[in-house]
Amino acid sequence: MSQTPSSVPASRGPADHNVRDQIVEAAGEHFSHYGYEKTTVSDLAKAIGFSKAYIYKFFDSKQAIGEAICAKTLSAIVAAVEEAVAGATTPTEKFRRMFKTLVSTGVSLFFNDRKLYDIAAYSAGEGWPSARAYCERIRQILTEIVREGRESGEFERKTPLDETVHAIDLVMQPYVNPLLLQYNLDVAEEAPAQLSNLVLRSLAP
Amino acid sequence: MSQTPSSVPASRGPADHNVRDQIVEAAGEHFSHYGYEKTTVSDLAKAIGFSKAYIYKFFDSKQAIGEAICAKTLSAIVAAVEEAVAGATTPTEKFRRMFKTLVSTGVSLFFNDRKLYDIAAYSAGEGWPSARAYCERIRQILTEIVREGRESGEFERKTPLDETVHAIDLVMQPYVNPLLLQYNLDVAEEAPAQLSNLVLRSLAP
DNA sequence: TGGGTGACTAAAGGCCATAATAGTCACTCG
DNA sequence: CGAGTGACTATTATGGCCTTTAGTCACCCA
Repeated sequence: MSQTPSSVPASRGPADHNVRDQIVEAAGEHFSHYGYEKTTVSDLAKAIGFSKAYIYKFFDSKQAIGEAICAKTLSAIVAAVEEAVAGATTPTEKFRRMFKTLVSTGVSLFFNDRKLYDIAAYSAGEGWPSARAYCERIRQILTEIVREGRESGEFERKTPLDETVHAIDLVMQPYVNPLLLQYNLDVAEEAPAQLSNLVLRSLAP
Repeated sequence: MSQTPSSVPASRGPADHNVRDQIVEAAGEHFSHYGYEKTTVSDLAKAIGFSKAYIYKFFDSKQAIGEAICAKTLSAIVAAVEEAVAGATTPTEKFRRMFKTLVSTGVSLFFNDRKLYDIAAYSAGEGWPSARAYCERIRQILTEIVREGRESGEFERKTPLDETVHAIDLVMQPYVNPLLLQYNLDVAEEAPAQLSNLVLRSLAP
Protein backbone atom coordinates (compact mmCIF):
# COMPACT_ATOMS: atom_id res chain seq x y z
CA MET A 1 0.00 0.00 0.00
CA SER A 2 1.80 3.04 -1.22
CA GLN A 3 -1.13 5.41 -0.92
CA THR A 4 -3.05 6.71 2.00
CA PRO A 5 -5.97 4.38 2.60
CA SER A 6 -8.87 6.61 3.55
CA SER A 7 -7.59 10.15 3.31
CA VAL A 8 -7.50 12.42 0.24
CA PRO A 9 -9.16 10.54 -2.65
CA ALA A 10 -6.18 11.34 -4.82
CA SER A 11 -6.37 14.22 -7.22
CA ARG A 12 -4.10 13.20 -10.02
CA GLY A 13 -1.92 15.29 -12.26
CA PRO A 14 0.04 18.33 -11.18
CA ALA A 15 -1.27 19.73 -7.92
CA ASP A 16 -0.56 23.26 -9.04
CA HIS A 17 -1.87 23.79 -12.52
CA ASN A 18 -3.82 26.51 -14.22
CA VAL A 19 -6.40 24.12 -15.63
CA ARG A 20 -6.93 22.57 -12.23
CA ASP A 21 -7.84 25.97 -10.85
CA GLN A 22 -10.16 26.60 -13.77
CA ILE A 23 -11.94 23.36 -13.04
CA VAL A 24 -12.34 24.24 -9.38
CA GLU A 25 -13.60 27.68 -10.24
CA ALA A 26 -16.11 26.40 -12.76
CA ALA A 27 -17.23 23.72 -10.34
CA GLY A 28 -17.68 26.30 -7.61
CA GLU A 29 -20.03 28.30 -9.78
CA HIS A 30 -21.91 25.38 -11.25
CA PHE A 31 -22.36 23.51 -7.99
CA SER A 32 -23.50 26.66 -6.27
CA HIS A 33 -25.97 27.46 -9.06
CA TYR A 34 -27.35 24.10 -10.07
CA GLY A 35 -26.18 21.78 -7.32
CA TYR A 36 -23.78 18.86 -7.33
CA GLU A 37 -26.18 16.33 -8.84
CA LYS A 38 -27.48 18.54 -11.61
CA THR A 39 -24.00 19.51 -12.74
CA THR A 40 -22.41 17.04 -15.12
CA VAL A 41 -18.70 16.66 -15.64
CA SER A 42 -19.33 17.56 -19.27
CA ASP A 43 -20.82 20.86 -18.12
CA LEU A 44 -17.62 21.70 -16.34
CA ALA A 45 -15.57 20.64 -19.35
CA LYS A 46 -17.60 22.87 -21.63
CA ALA A 47 -17.30 25.76 -19.19
CA ILE A 48 -13.51 25.72 -19.36
CA GLY A 49 -13.37 24.80 -23.04
CA PHE A 50 -11.82 21.35 -22.73
CA SER A 51 -13.06 17.84 -23.16
CA LYS A 52 -14.51 15.83 -20.34
CA ALA A 53 -11.66 13.35 -20.55
CA TYR A 54 -9.16 16.04 -19.76
CA ILE A 55 -10.83 16.76 -16.46
CA TYR A 56 -9.98 13.26 -15.36
CA LYS A 57 -6.29 14.07 -15.79
CA PHE A 58 -6.69 16.31 -12.77
CA PHE A 59 -9.35 14.69 -10.67
CA ASP A 60 -9.95 11.06 -9.88
CA SER A 61 -13.70 11.42 -9.93
CA LYS A 62 -16.56 13.85 -9.84
CA GLN A 63 -16.62 13.32 -6.10
CA ALA A 64 -13.02 14.48 -5.85
CA ILE A 65 -14.11 17.75 -7.45
CA GLY A 66 -16.99 17.95 -5.03
CA GLU A 67 -14.57 17.54 -2.22
CA ALA A 68 -12.38 20.33 -3.45
CA ILE A 69 -15.39 22.63 -3.46
CA CYS A 70 -16.49 21.35 -0.09
CA ALA A 71 -13.06 21.96 1.38
CA LYS A 72 -13.14 25.49 0.03
CA THR A 73 -16.57 26.12 1.53
CA LEU A 74 -15.61 24.78 4.92
CA SER A 75 -12.36 26.72 4.85
CA ALA A 76 -14.39 29.87 4.56
CA ILE A 77 -16.20 28.99 7.77
CA VAL A 78 -12.95 28.26 9.53
CA ALA A 79 -11.54 31.57 8.31
CA ALA A 80 -14.56 33.42 9.69
CA VAL A 81 -14.11 31.66 13.02
CA GLU A 82 -10.41 32.42 13.16
CA GLU A 83 -11.07 36.04 12.46
CA ALA A 84 -13.72 36.25 15.14
CA VAL A 85 -11.47 34.55 17.68
CA ALA A 86 -8.55 36.80 16.82
CA GLY A 87 -10.73 39.79 17.60
CA ALA A 88 -11.30 38.68 21.19
CA THR A 89 -8.98 39.09 24.13
CA THR A 90 -9.97 36.64 26.85
CA PRO A 91 -10.35 32.90 26.30
CA THR A 92 -13.91 33.18 27.57
CA GLU A 93 -14.73 35.71 24.92
CA LYS A 94 -12.86 33.72 22.32
CA PHE A 95 -14.94 30.69 23.05
CA ARG A 96 -18.17 32.64 22.87
CA ARG A 97 -17.25 34.18 19.56
CA MET A 98 -16.02 30.93 18.15
CA PHE A 99 -19.27 29.16 18.87
CA LYS A 100 -21.42 32.02 17.77
CA THR A 101 -19.55 32.61 14.53
CA LEU A 102 -19.48 28.92 13.73
CA VAL A 103 -23.23 28.68 13.97
CA SER A 104 -24.11 31.96 12.31
CA THR A 105 -21.76 31.29 9.40
CA GLY A 106 -23.19 27.81 8.99
CA VAL A 107 -26.76 29.03 9.14
CA SER A 108 -25.99 31.79 6.70
CA LEU A 109 -24.50 29.27 4.31
CA PHE A 110 -27.65 27.20 4.65
CA PHE A 111 -29.90 30.08 3.69
CA ASN A 112 -27.73 31.90 1.18
CA ASP A 113 -25.89 29.12 -0.59
CA ARG A 114 -28.07 26.13 -0.04
CA LYS A 115 -26.56 24.08 -2.86
CA LEU A 116 -23.08 24.37 -1.42
CA TYR A 117 -24.46 23.67 2.03
CA ASP A 118 -25.95 20.44 0.76
CA ILE A 119 -22.59 19.30 -0.52
CA ALA A 120 -21.04 20.07 2.84
CA ALA A 121 -23.78 18.14 4.63
CA TYR A 122 -23.39 15.20 2.32
CA SER A 123 -19.65 15.32 2.78
CA ALA A 124 -20.06 15.24 6.54
CA GLY A 125 -22.46 12.34 6.25
CA GLU A 126 -20.06 10.35 4.12
CA GLY A 127 -17.04 11.24 6.21
CA TRP A 128 -15.13 12.80 3.34
CA PRO A 129 -11.63 13.96 4.23
CA SER A 130 -12.65 17.57 3.66
CA ALA A 131 -15.29 17.31 6.36
CA ARG A 132 -13.00 15.42 8.70
CA ALA A 133 -10.29 18.01 8.30
CA TYR A 134 -12.81 20.73 9.06
CA CYS A 135 -13.95 19.10 12.27
CA GLU A 136 -10.36 18.50 13.21
CA ARG A 137 -9.48 22.13 12.63
CA ILE A 138 -12.37 23.33 14.76
CA ARG A 139 -11.21 21.05 17.49
CA GLN A 140 -7.70 22.44 17.27
CA ILE A 141 -8.96 25.97 17.66
CA LEU A 142 -11.03 24.89 20.62
CA THR A 143 -8.07 23.12 22.19
CA GLU A 144 -5.98 26.25 21.83
CA ILE A 145 -8.63 28.36 23.52
CA VAL A 146 -9.05 25.97 26.43
CA ARG A 147 -5.30 25.65 26.87
CA GLU A 148 -4.92 29.39 26.92
CA GLY A 149 -7.72 29.73 29.42
CA ARG A 150 -6.08 27.19 31.67
CA GLU A 151 -2.74 28.91 31.51
CA SER A 152 -4.25 32.25 32.36
CA GLY A 153 -6.10 30.70 35.27
CA GLU A 154 -9.44 31.58 33.76
CA PHE A 155 -10.44 27.92 33.37
CA GLU A 156 -10.17 25.00 35.76
CA ARG A 157 -7.20 22.66 35.42
CA LYS A 158 -8.33 19.54 37.24
CA THR A 159 -9.99 17.70 34.36
CA PRO A 160 -7.63 16.23 31.75
CA LEU A 161 -7.35 18.62 28.83
CA ASP A 162 -8.30 15.99 26.25
CA GLU A 163 -11.40 15.04 28.14
CA THR A 164 -12.53 18.61 28.56
CA VAL A 165 -11.99 19.44 24.93
CA HIS A 166 -13.66 16.29 23.76
CA ALA A 167 -16.75 16.94 25.84
CA ILE A 168 -17.05 20.51 24.60
CA ASP A 169 -16.54 19.21 21.11
CA LEU A 170 -19.49 16.88 21.62
CA VAL A 171 -21.58 19.80 22.76
CA MET A 172 -20.74 21.83 19.67
CA GLN A 173 -20.96 18.96 17.20
CA PRO A 174 -24.68 19.37 16.43
CA TYR A 175 -23.95 22.90 15.27
CA VAL A 176 -20.52 22.38 13.73
CA ASN A 177 -21.46 19.44 11.58
CA PRO A 178 -23.50 20.61 8.59
CA LEU A 179 -25.31 17.30 8.48
CA LEU A 180 -26.61 17.89 12.00
CA LEU A 181 -26.96 21.65 11.93
CA GLN A 182 -29.80 21.46 9.44
CA TYR A 183 -31.90 19.64 12.01
CA ASN A 184 -31.13 22.21 14.67
CA LEU A 185 -31.92 25.37 12.76
CA ASP A 186 -34.87 26.06 15.01
CA VAL A 187 -32.62 26.55 18.00
CA ALA A 188 -29.56 27.83 16.15
CA GLU A 189 -30.34 31.36 17.20
CA GLU A 190 -30.22 30.80 20.92
CA ALA A 191 -28.14 27.65 21.28
CA PRO A 192 -24.66 29.19 21.01
CA ALA A 193 -25.28 31.64 23.81
CA GLN A 194 -27.05 29.15 26.06
CA LEU A 195 -24.52 26.43 25.51
CA SER A 196 -21.58 28.80 25.81
CA ASN A 197 -22.86 29.77 29.22
CA LEU A 198 -23.17 26.16 30.26
CA VAL A 199 -19.75 25.22 28.95
CA LEU A 200 -18.11 28.22 30.55
CA ARG A 201 -19.74 27.40 33.86
CA SER A 202 -18.28 23.92 33.56
CA LEU A 203 -14.88 25.45 32.92
CA ALA A 204 -14.96 27.68 35.96
CA PRO A 205 -11.97 27.07 38.24
CA MET B 1 -62.34 25.87 15.66
CA SER B 2 -63.64 23.39 18.12
CA GLN B 3 -60.66 21.06 17.97
CA THR B 4 -57.09 21.44 19.10
CA PRO B 5 -55.14 22.86 16.17
CA SER B 6 -51.81 21.07 16.23
CA SER B 7 -52.02 18.53 19.02
CA VAL B 8 -53.46 15.03 18.91
CA PRO B 9 -54.54 14.33 15.31
CA ALA B 10 -57.89 13.22 16.57
CA SER B 11 -58.60 9.56 16.99
CA ARG B 12 -62.27 9.23 16.47
CA GLY B 13 -64.76 6.88 18.03
CA PRO B 14 -64.70 5.69 21.60
CA ALA B 15 -61.28 6.19 23.18
CA ASP B 16 -61.66 3.03 25.17
CA HIS B 17 -62.78 0.22 22.98
CA ASN B 18 -61.74 -3.33 22.48
CA VAL B 19 -61.39 -3.01 18.71
CA ARG B 20 -59.24 0.05 19.13
CA ASP B 21 -56.82 -1.95 21.23
CA GLN B 22 -56.85 -4.75 18.69
CA ILE B 23 -55.91 -2.29 15.97
CA VAL B 24 -53.08 -0.90 18.01
CA GLU B 25 -51.82 -4.36 18.82
CA ALA B 26 -51.95 -5.52 15.22
CA ALA B 27 -50.27 -2.30 14.11
CA GLY B 28 -47.54 -2.78 16.67
CA GLU B 29 -46.70 -6.18 15.28
CA HIS B 30 -47.03 -5.29 11.63
CA PHE B 31 -45.12 -2.04 11.83
CA SER B 32 -42.37 -3.71 13.80
CA HIS B 33 -42.16 -6.58 11.31
CA TYR B 34 -42.68 -4.98 7.94
CA GLY B 35 -42.36 -1.28 8.66
CA TYR B 36 -44.86 1.54 8.48
CA GLU B 37 -44.75 1.99 4.72
CA LYS B 38 -45.03 -1.67 3.85
CA THR B 39 -48.02 -2.21 6.09
CA THR B 40 -51.34 -1.33 4.50
CA VAL B 41 -54.43 -0.41 6.41
CA SER B 42 -56.07 -3.43 4.80
CA ASP B 43 -53.40 -5.64 6.31
CA LEU B 44 -54.36 -4.40 9.74
CA ALA B 45 -58.05 -4.87 8.97
CA LYS B 46 -57.45 -8.43 7.88
CA ALA B 47 -55.37 -9.13 10.95
CA ILE B 48 -58.23 -8.23 13.28
CA GLY B 49 -60.94 -9.68 11.05
CA PHE B 50 -62.76 -6.47 10.18
CA SER B 51 -63.03 -4.35 7.10
CA LYS B 52 -60.68 -1.50 6.35
CA ALA B 53 -63.52 1.00 6.59
CA TYR B 54 -64.13 0.03 10.19
CA ILE B 55 -60.62 1.00 11.13
CA TYR B 56 -61.44 4.54 10.14
CA LYS B 57 -64.15 4.60 12.77
CA PHE B 58 -61.35 4.60 15.33
CA PHE B 59 -58.50 6.39 13.67
CA ASP B 60 -58.50 9.48 11.54
CA SER B 61 -55.75 8.24 9.31
CA LYS B 62 -52.99 5.72 8.95
CA GLN B 63 -50.67 8.33 10.41
CA ALA B 64 -52.81 8.49 13.53
CA ILE B 65 -52.23 4.77 13.99
CA GLY B 66 -48.53 5.34 13.43
CA GLU B 67 -48.60 7.93 16.12
CA ALA B 68 -50.26 5.62 18.58
CA ILE B 69 -47.48 3.10 18.00
CA CYS B 70 -44.87 5.79 18.19
CA ALA B 71 -46.25 7.07 21.46
CA LYS B 72 -46.15 3.54 22.84
CA THR B 73 -42.55 3.08 21.75
CA LEU B 74 -41.43 6.37 23.23
CA SER B 75 -43.33 5.66 26.42
CA ALA B 76 -41.24 2.56 26.86
CA ILE B 77 -38.10 4.68 26.75
CA VAL B 78 -39.53 7.09 29.26
CA ALA B 79 -40.48 4.19 31.50
CA ALA B 80 -36.93 2.84 31.37
CA VAL B 81 -35.58 6.25 32.25
CA GLU B 82 -38.00 6.68 35.12
CA GLU B 83 -37.05 3.33 36.50
CA ALA B 84 -33.33 4.10 36.25
CA VAL B 85 -33.80 7.44 37.93
CA ALA B 86 -35.88 5.94 40.71
CA GLY B 87 -33.04 3.57 41.45
CA ALA B 88 -30.62 6.38 42.21
CA THR B 89 -30.32 8.40 45.39
CA THR B 90 -28.47 11.63 44.64
CA PRO B 91 -29.50 14.08 41.92
CA THR B 92 -26.02 13.71 40.44
CA GLU B 93 -26.48 10.02 40.09
CA LYS B 94 -30.02 10.47 38.84
CA PHE B 95 -28.81 12.70 36.07
CA ARG B 96 -26.08 10.30 35.09
CA ARG B 97 -28.48 7.39 34.93
CA MET B 98 -31.09 9.36 33.12
CA PHE B 99 -28.74 10.33 30.35
CA LYS B 100 -27.15 6.94 30.11
CA THR B 101 -30.43 5.05 30.06
CA LEU B 102 -31.92 7.41 27.55
CA VAL B 103 -29.11 6.80 25.11
CA SER B 104 -28.71 3.10 25.66
CA THR B 105 -32.43 2.48 25.33
CA GLY B 106 -32.56 4.54 22.18
CA VAL B 107 -29.55 2.79 20.67
CA SER B 108 -30.96 -0.57 21.60
CA LEU B 109 -34.22 0.32 19.89
CA PHE B 110 -32.26 1.31 16.82
CA PHE B 111 -30.49 -2.02 16.61
CA ASN B 112 -33.21 -4.35 17.83
CA ASP B 113 -36.37 -2.81 16.49
CA ARG B 114 -35.23 -0.75 13.60
CA LYS B 115 -38.63 -0.48 11.98
CA LEU B 116 -40.15 1.05 15.09
CA TYR B 117 -37.14 3.27 15.49
CA ASP B 118 -37.69 4.62 12.00
CA ILE B 119 -41.24 5.58 12.87
CA ALA B 120 -40.00 7.37 15.96
CA ALA B 121 -37.36 9.20 13.95
CA TYR B 122 -39.89 10.18 11.33
CA SER B 123 -42.27 11.31 14.03
CA ALA B 124 -39.58 13.50 15.55
CA GLY B 125 -38.76 14.96 12.15
CA GLU B 126 -42.37 15.83 11.48
CA GLY B 127 -42.99 17.14 14.96
CA TRP B 128 -45.83 14.73 15.69
CA PRO B 129 -47.50 15.25 19.04
CA SER B 130 -46.19 11.89 20.26
CA ALA B 131 -42.61 13.01 19.75
CA ARG B 132 -43.26 16.41 21.24
CA ALA B 133 -44.82 14.88 24.30
CA TYR B 134 -41.83 12.60 24.67
CA CYS B 135 -39.35 15.47 24.57
CA GLU B 136 -41.51 17.39 26.96
CA ARG B 137 -41.62 14.50 29.40
CA ILE B 138 -37.84 14.10 29.31
CA ARG B 139 -37.53 17.76 30.04
CA GLN B 140 -39.86 17.44 33.01
CA ILE B 141 -37.80 14.66 34.47
CA LEU B 142 -34.68 16.70 33.96
CA THR B 143 -36.26 19.73 35.60
CA GLU B 144 -37.22 17.64 38.58
CA ILE B 145 -33.68 16.36 38.98
CA VAL B 146 -32.13 19.80 38.74
CA ARG B 147 -34.64 21.24 41.16
CA GLU B 148 -33.95 18.50 43.65
CA GLY B 149 -30.22 19.01 43.26
CA ARG B 150 -30.60 22.69 43.94
CA GLU B 151 -32.70 22.12 47.00
CA SER B 152 -30.22 19.68 48.44
CA GLY B 153 -27.38 22.11 47.77
CA GLU B 154 -25.71 19.71 45.38
CA PHE B 155 -26.18 22.03 42.41
CA GLU B 156 -25.59 25.74 42.05
CA ARG B 157 -28.54 28.11 42.42
CA LYS B 158 -27.34 31.29 40.75
CA THR B 159 -28.44 30.58 37.21
CA PRO B 160 -32.20 30.77 36.54
CA LEU B 161 -33.66 27.28 36.68
CA ASP B 162 -35.29 27.54 33.26
CA GLU B 163 -32.07 28.61 31.65
CA THR B 164 -30.08 25.81 33.23
CA VAL B 165 -32.59 23.18 32.28
CA HIS B 166 -32.93 24.49 28.78
CA ALA B 167 -29.18 24.44 28.20
CA ILE B 168 -28.87 20.90 29.51
CA ASP B 169 -31.78 19.96 27.34
CA LEU B 170 -29.92 21.31 24.33
CA VAL B 171 -26.93 19.20 25.28
CA MET B 172 -29.01 16.05 25.49
CA GLN B 173 -31.15 16.74 22.44
CA PRO B 174 -28.84 15.02 19.92
CA TYR B 175 -29.24 11.81 21.90
CA VAL B 176 -32.83 12.17 23.02
CA ASN B 177 -34.28 12.93 19.63
CA PRO B 178 -34.41 9.73 17.54
CA LEU B 179 -34.01 11.75 14.37
CA LEU B 180 -30.68 13.05 15.63
CA LEU B 181 -29.50 10.04 17.59
CA GLN B 182 -29.07 8.01 14.43
CA TYR B 183 -26.38 10.40 13.29
CA ASN B 184 -24.58 10.17 16.60
CA LEU B 185 -24.42 6.43 17.01
CA ASP B 186 -20.66 6.47 16.63
CA VAL B 187 -20.27 8.44 19.84
CA ALA B 188 -23.34 7.15 21.64
CA GLU B 189 -21.20 4.85 23.73
CA GLU B 190 -19.06 7.51 25.32
CA ALA B 191 -21.14 10.65 24.97
CA PRO B 192 -23.46 10.21 27.96
CA ALA B 193 -20.57 9.81 30.41
CA GLN B 194 -18.48 12.60 28.90
CA LEU B 195 -21.36 15.01 28.66
CA SER B 196 -22.70 14.11 32.07
CA ASN B 197 -19.34 15.06 33.51
CA LEU B 198 -19.36 18.34 31.70
CA VAL B 199 -22.93 19.16 32.67
CA LEU B 200 -22.34 18.22 36.31
CA ARG B 201 -19.23 20.40 36.41
CA SER B 202 -21.38 23.24 35.14
CA LEU B 203 -23.87 22.53 37.90
CA ALA B 204 -21.29 22.62 40.67
CA PRO B 205 -22.18 25.17 43.34
C1' DT C 1 -79.76 2.85 16.10
C1' DG C 2 -75.24 1.69 15.99
C1' DG C 3 -71.80 -1.84 14.61
C1' DG C 4 -70.05 -3.00 10.31
C1' DT C 5 -69.14 -3.10 5.09
C1' DG C 6 -68.45 -3.14 -0.40
C1' DA C 7 -67.66 -0.26 -3.88
C1' DC C 8 -65.56 3.84 -5.33
C1' DT C 9 -61.88 7.80 -6.26
C1' DA C 10 -57.86 10.42 -6.24
C1' DA C 11 -53.32 10.14 -5.39
C1' DA C 12 -49.19 7.78 -4.47
C1' DG C 13 -45.90 4.05 -5.62
C1' DG C 14 -43.77 0.58 -8.26
C1' DC C 15 -42.06 -0.96 -12.85
C1' DC C 16 -39.62 -1.03 -16.97
C1' DA C 17 -37.83 0.83 -21.24
C1' DT C 18 -35.03 4.58 -22.52
C1' DA C 19 -31.89 8.41 -22.01
C1' DA C 20 -28.10 10.50 -19.68
C1' DT C 21 -23.88 10.27 -17.25
C1' DA C 22 -19.39 8.92 -14.94
C1' DG C 23 -15.38 7.15 -16.10
C1' DT C 24 -11.77 4.79 -19.40
C1' DC C 25 -8.61 4.12 -23.18
C1' DA C 26 -6.44 4.02 -27.33
C1' DC C 27 -5.32 7.43 -30.03
C1' DT C 28 -3.93 12.08 -32.41
C1' DC C 29 -1.23 15.96 -33.37
C1' DG C 30 2.04 19.59 -32.54
C1' DC D 1 6.65 13.18 -25.57
C1' DG D 2 2.92 15.25 -23.57
C1' DA D 3 -1.35 18.14 -23.98
C1' DG D 4 -5.73 16.95 -25.33
C1' DT D 5 -9.68 14.12 -27.34
C1' DG D 6 -13.63 11.06 -29.62
C1' DA D 7 -15.71 7.12 -29.14
C1' DC D 8 -17.06 3.53 -26.11
C1' DT D 9 -19.26 0.98 -21.83
C1' DA D 10 -21.40 0.09 -17.51
C1' DT D 11 -24.16 2.25 -14.40
C1' DT D 12 -27.44 5.31 -12.88
C1' DA D 13 -31.27 8.65 -13.55
C1' DT D 14 -35.84 9.69 -15.85
C1' DG D 15 -40.36 9.55 -17.32
C1' DG D 16 -44.65 7.55 -18.52
C1' DC D 17 -47.87 3.79 -17.57
C1' DC D 18 -50.34 0.86 -14.68
C1' DT D 19 -51.17 -1.00 -10.05
C1' DT D 20 -51.83 -0.28 -5.24
C1' DT D 21 -53.40 2.23 -1.41
C1' DA D 22 -55.47 5.77 1.78
C1' DG D 23 -59.56 7.47 2.74
C1' DT D 24 -64.89 8.25 2.01
C1' DC D 25 -69.70 7.33 1.69
C1' DA D 26 -73.97 5.45 1.09
C1' DC D 27 -75.77 1.67 2.72
C1' DC D 28 -76.88 -2.80 5.25
C1' DC D 29 -78.73 -5.58 9.02
C1' DA D 30 -79.23 -7.30 13.85
